[in-house]
Amino acid sequence: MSATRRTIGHKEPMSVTVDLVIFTIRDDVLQVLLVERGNEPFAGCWALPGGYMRSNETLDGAARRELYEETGVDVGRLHLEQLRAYGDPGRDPRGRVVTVAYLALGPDLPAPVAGTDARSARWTAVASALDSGMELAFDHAVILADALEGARRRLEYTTVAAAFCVEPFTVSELRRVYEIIWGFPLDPSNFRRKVTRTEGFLEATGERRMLESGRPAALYRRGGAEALVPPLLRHFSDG
Amino acid sequence: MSATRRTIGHKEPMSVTVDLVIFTIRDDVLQVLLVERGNEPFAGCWALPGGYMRSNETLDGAARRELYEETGVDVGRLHLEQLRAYGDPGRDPRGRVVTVAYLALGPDLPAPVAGTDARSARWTAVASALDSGMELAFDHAVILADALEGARRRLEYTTVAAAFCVEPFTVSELRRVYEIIWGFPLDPSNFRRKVTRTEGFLEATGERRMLESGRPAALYRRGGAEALVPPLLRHFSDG
DNA sequence: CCAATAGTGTCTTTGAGACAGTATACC
DNA sequence: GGTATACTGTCTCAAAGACACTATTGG
Repeated sequence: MSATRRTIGHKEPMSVTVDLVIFTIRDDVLQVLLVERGNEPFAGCWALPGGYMRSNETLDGAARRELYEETGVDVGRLHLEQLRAYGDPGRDPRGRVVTVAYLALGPDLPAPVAGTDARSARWTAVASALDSGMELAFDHAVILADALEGARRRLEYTTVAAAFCVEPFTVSELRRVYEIIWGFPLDPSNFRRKVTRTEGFLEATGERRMLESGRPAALYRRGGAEALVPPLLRHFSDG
Repeated sequence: MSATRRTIGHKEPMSVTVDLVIFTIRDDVLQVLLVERGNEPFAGCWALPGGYMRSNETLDGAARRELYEETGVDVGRLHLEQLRAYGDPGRDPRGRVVTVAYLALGPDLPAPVAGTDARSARWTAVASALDSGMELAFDHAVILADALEGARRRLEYTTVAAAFCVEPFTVSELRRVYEIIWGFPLDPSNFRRKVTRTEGFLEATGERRMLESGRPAALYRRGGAEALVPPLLRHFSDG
């Protein structure tokens, strides 16, 4: 055997894109930002926002840029996190495209800006995007399903649910986030005990908010903690 | 504003590679497979095994192929899972290379095969690879550190620790996996209760194994469960 | 008998589920 | 007062930590 150099196959021509799954809660429903494709392939189909990576940016940077272009929201206000890469041959009919999917979470985001970009974009209920006959372009239905399960898991093991709330927020608002994303009700009392006694989840502002009716609720900001230990598990057994 | 097509930046020339973090336990130490680079850049440095993706394979397929080339072990016997993508500009001096890192876990793997490939490869204690002045090529030190933390977390929330054991195995052997990877001892009694009472973690074979001394231990195979709920948390506080 | 490893039992503490009851607002 | 929402307290149960104790091998 000859002392060849590292077996590297070949540098196949490949493109790298970044796709965003941007979740927000609007009208008490989990929504995702979708854009309508104007060109082939999948012209007229809805797709996740995304685009080709540029030569001088990081993956996170490309995701941040795309996010800003789509929502006009500075990423400082949003939670942005890499999900995973997808690269099946045939996922894009134009050729080999590997995409890195990102999960972005934000509080009640504005209607998508049509300014920088003339293609139409709109918020869509995640349930509609997945369940109904709404065919998403490429493998975006798989990515969206993975992102939904990822978000649900993150609510269990991290404090990221607070990213869906406009600060300052109440414990009830935070509980609504869990209920909407998990799809079942939580016990208000036990939920309050969990989030208020977990060090670093919430930071009391001392203020209160009065609604039309009912006792005023204490207001909180996000605390410093990222992890939620022990986790707040969904119990799959009962309801 | 003109009705331009989707803003796609440009299809920048980019390469996609797959890098493997192959963990096994040898000599009661967590070890990772490293290869010595024969060419620039980083000639002479140690690096994670990996290579360019080919045009007709999936990401998982590329990882599986690399794994087989490096260890000669069929992937059926190993746990293989995507970790995440790394794509900072400058991570590879030759140009833009996005890599998708995979985590592979296996029981006491054989010495690396030098057959298919003349470069030298060897098992290295993870602690040495990270702590000491052993400089890894590219950003592989970061990838390795992420993989180690990922493996530690997976022991908490999944049943994947059993992937490090040769079937059939004993509860003590499984406990050793946790102790080696987490780096602190576990209570044998409580550990046994946890893993034997968790549905689907272990499957009793009915056999027993006799060592030189001591009572024979019951033997188990991996059960069907993937998730470990409730998790088996490391307690960071005490020891 | 002893040494060594495997395995059981049990007391205590922590934390979650269930849910009754109290507090503070507006009408 | 009544309704609505916020919050507290408490009982119970599940599961983990600590650790004593028994079981089965070989020498």
